[in-house]
Amino acid sequence: MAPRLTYQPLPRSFFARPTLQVARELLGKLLIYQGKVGRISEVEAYIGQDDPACHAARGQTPRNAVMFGPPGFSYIYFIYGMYHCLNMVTEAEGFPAAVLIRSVRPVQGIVRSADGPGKVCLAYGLDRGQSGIDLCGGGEFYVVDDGYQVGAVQQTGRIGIKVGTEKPWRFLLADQVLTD
DNA sequence: ACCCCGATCGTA
DNA sequence: ACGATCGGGGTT
Repeated sequence: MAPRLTYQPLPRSFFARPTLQVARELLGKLLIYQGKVGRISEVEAYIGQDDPACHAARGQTPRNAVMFGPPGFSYIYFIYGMYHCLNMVTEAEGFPAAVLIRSVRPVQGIVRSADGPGKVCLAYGLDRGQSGIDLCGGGEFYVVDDGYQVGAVQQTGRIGIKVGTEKPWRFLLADQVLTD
């Protein structure tokens, strides 16, 4: 069969699934925004109102509203007075959940390192202005499967939070450089 | 109106 | 180990 010359964005059906499955399968995919390309190498899942670390744990607010919306949308929030974090909304509309993109390996057009959620947004130039964008809508912000086969996947507790650390909802490529 | 603190990061 | 830096959201 002829080689594919272009790759289609991941469809909404990819994101409209259990968050842990989406998180694990996002590893190795290419994150593309305005021509910048990186391979996702570390993610974390934040799942529903029963997850104390999830922004939706205490209900819907203006900030987290996109998490309650349909899957396949970006959710970007401002944190620590100077950083932004990128998430991708998962599950069915009405169920608040998302996958945090913690690290990306530069592939093309990315100059800074992107090993950390704040650095991912710095590397791509993402901020709240890109929150609520449809990643499956045919725009310049999307995710693709280029056929890359991930090796071993490591699963650990989530980091950087004070509650819900016991849930093993962090996934990373096993050859990812571990900093903690 | 006020206050606390966070899904971080760079430096010490 | 700690400071920078500020918006969100709960409380008064």
